[in-house]
Amino acid sequence: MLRTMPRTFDFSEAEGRLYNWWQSSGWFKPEAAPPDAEPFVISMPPPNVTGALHVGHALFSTLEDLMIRHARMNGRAALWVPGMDHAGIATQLQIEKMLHEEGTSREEIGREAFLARTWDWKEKYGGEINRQLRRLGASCDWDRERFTLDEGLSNAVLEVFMRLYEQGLIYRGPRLVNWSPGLRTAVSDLEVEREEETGKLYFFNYPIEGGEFIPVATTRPETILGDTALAVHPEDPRYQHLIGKMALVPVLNRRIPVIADEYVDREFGTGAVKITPGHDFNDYEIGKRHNLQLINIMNKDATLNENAGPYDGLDRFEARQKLWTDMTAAGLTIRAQDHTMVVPRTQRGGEVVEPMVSDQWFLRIKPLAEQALEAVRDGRIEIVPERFEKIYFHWLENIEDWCISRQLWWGHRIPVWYGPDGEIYVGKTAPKGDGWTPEEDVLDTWFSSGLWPFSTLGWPEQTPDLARYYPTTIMETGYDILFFWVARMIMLGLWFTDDVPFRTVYLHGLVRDKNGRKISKTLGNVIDPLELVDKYGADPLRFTLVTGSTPGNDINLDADRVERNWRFVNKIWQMSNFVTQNLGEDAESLPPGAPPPNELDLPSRWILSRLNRLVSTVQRLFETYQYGEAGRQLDDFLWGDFADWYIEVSKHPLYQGTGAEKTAARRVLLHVLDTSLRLLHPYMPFVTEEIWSYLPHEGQALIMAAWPQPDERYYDDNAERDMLLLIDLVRGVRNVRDEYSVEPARRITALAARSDSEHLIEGYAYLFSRLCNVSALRLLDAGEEIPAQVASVVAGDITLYLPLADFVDLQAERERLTKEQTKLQDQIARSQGMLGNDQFMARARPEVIERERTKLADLQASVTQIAERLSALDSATTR
RNA sequence: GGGUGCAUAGCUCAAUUGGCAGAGCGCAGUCCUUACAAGACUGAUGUUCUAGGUUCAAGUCCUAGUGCGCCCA
Repeated sequence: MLRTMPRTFDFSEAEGRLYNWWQSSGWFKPEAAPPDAEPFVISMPPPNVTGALHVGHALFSTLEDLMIRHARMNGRAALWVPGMDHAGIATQLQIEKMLHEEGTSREEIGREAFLARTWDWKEKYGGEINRQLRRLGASCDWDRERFTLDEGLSNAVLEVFMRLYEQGLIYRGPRLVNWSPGLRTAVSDLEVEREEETGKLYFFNYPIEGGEFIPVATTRPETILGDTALAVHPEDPRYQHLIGKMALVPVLNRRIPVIADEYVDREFGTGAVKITPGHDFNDYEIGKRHNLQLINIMNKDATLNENAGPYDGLDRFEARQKLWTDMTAAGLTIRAQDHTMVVPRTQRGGEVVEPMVSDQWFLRIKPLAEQALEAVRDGRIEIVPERFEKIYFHWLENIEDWCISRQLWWGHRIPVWYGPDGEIYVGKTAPKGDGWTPEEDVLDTWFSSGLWPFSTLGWPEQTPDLARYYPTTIMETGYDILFFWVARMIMLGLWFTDDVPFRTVYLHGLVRDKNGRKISKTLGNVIDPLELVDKYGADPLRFTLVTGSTPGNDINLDADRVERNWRFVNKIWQMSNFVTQNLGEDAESLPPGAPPPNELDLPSRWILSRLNRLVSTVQRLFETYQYGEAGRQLDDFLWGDFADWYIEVSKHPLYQGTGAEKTAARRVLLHVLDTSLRLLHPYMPFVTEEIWSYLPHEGQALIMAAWPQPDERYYDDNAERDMLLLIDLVRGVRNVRDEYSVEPARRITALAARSDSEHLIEGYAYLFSRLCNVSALRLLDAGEEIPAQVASVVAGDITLYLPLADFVDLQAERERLTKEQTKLQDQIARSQGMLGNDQFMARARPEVIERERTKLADLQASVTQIAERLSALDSATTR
């Protein structure tokens, strides 16, 4: 006997239970598949160890879990490797904040104590996200979970650094870099965000030796103190006579040359620019061209230093004000006007980035970039959607060397020691002998995450996992980290493993609020995925996220959609409830699968045709990563075809059929439900698994059940067409009932005109009784008169007459039919136009022409029926 | 400045890549029909941003423009 399903799905009870069962049964591990199974591997983008789950995580984990579950059901050795990123800056900031609240600081407690504190914190509170991912159903192999600062991964990082150093690709030196004064570290170009802001453009007179002035404009007056030249355009007539003369830096009176450079834009500002090679990237380049002196006027916290003379010790913005005041007093200033400009800010702290010269480590990236470009160009790596390939190419073609050192403590320390005589030692452990000082800097967080796909599998050791599961299959992540992460994984993967790290890159978009606004705390539109999971369960959220998204496009998440999909989950539960209740005593001994088509009635042939076409469509959509569309089609089928029509219609054979008819209907119901649950499982793992446990089935669990294959024997165009005709008739009757306000409970009768399709009426009259409360439906006898007070329903070549006596208003009936007729005639005209067009006949695909012919025939049949009916009405009223 | 994406019903989004513009939500109306009121049924709502073009056929392809967004400089 089958267990009886509860009336509703208690997701809060079931989700945890099912998850633990799946995991403890070992089904999240690739070893659950046969040893010769083809691997399918995803490296999970490791969330920050400090993070809390947000909808972005919900989206990626749902998509990746969907891919993994689909692969697993297809018999692949599915491996999803989870992990965490130490997230250098983010984590360090968090711990520093804690220390600050305790009244101390990292400098005060020192490096060692700081790291100990951070590890403590990590052990206690870190990785909350990975616990939360379980609630969403993420079926990853937790035994293989990795952390970027683990011993193995750290070893991989050091190994990579050493090899790159030996290959001459890593160098150290003073360079102008983006400096974050608050964090007191360099950051890479990618970590700088440029926003348009309103600031001021300051105009002033730059004194020239001999008493002349050149008017100059700047947005950052404090940098005047670091000027080492004035530049004008070589062909600018205004300043020709001054080229080669010397100017005097205001207040400091330092002598600097007036130079000519084509870089100067004659149209902008005054056509003359001050050059500060120590604090501006463009000026840095000009400085190199003209061999200009480079002066650093700032300390690491962006206060001014001794080079700023009287401004030594002031904050950069205070210095800006004070210098301007002093210059005004000296009569040098002209005006300060509002100005829209692009201000660089750090991705993390949000403070203004200061270009500053400092000693940093760089990776010579071009040789790696070449390989990375080639791998995508020749198709060894495919990016979905394709348009991101262009963006990828453009970035790599214009790439600059990567500043990989950070002046932080939390991270992989650069494995370098400086000897007493300035020599450099690179190695995993300190060199022997005294007098060696270790490098203080750590590596950019992305340096270690760039190794993720292979470091998590054991590299540089040749582990069995590395041999079996590398290269990974697909990299699923957000397009916002295409450069930060994806490109670097490709570069480092190719360089160190001689193979691509993954074959496909699938990029998803950002999750926004329901109006398309970015989700942020300040806007107050934060959507907490766990709240939605608490309220509706994980399945509705997952389904909403997947069906609302297309590759590479942002998704607007509306909580109302989650609620709607919670109702969909309930709907699936209720239809399953119906099926299990109607399988009969011997449910377990029903033969598996559907009966052959020739033993089936029309509705069953129809639903199985629809089902198998759906399986095929879903397969096609999965192959092209269109998971959202596949989900929507499953929704349409289950609710719109199976529940609304087949289940209702099946009640006839189930309640009134012969034994054979009962069995056939039961087998079809079970087969359709079982197949649908399989297709739906990657989207809604919990409810589908739970329902499946109440169905007769082979195998232990749905998570390990086989993915359905389309069975073309069930494709049946005629059944689909005939069933659609019946459905149209039922809808027509319902419509008439509604228009004439016939109470739903009132049973009516109907007559059908004779036609080529009359067998449908004879065979399936019961449908009308069940679906639109027509108690008796029979064909007209030859020569039988049609009653006067009837409403007519036309579909294809069938006309139904509903003798509704008092309900029918003949005038209204005439209007209704005329409206219908006009609509049909428009369509006929259009169709005839096409079929009468020689060009169309000559060039359209044959099946398109055939479809058009069939359509026209149906339309003409219908319009003939209506015309007859209208003329009958006319004669009835004129008589 | 260069690149890129989006624009479809009141809202949020689809449309087998060129073949009759659909769904959910919302709205209006009817109904507690024995799986489901977390439900069923019916209905209204479209210049597919604008202007050209290609094609037998354009929401879909091309050109230009408008608006919004993102990326890079």
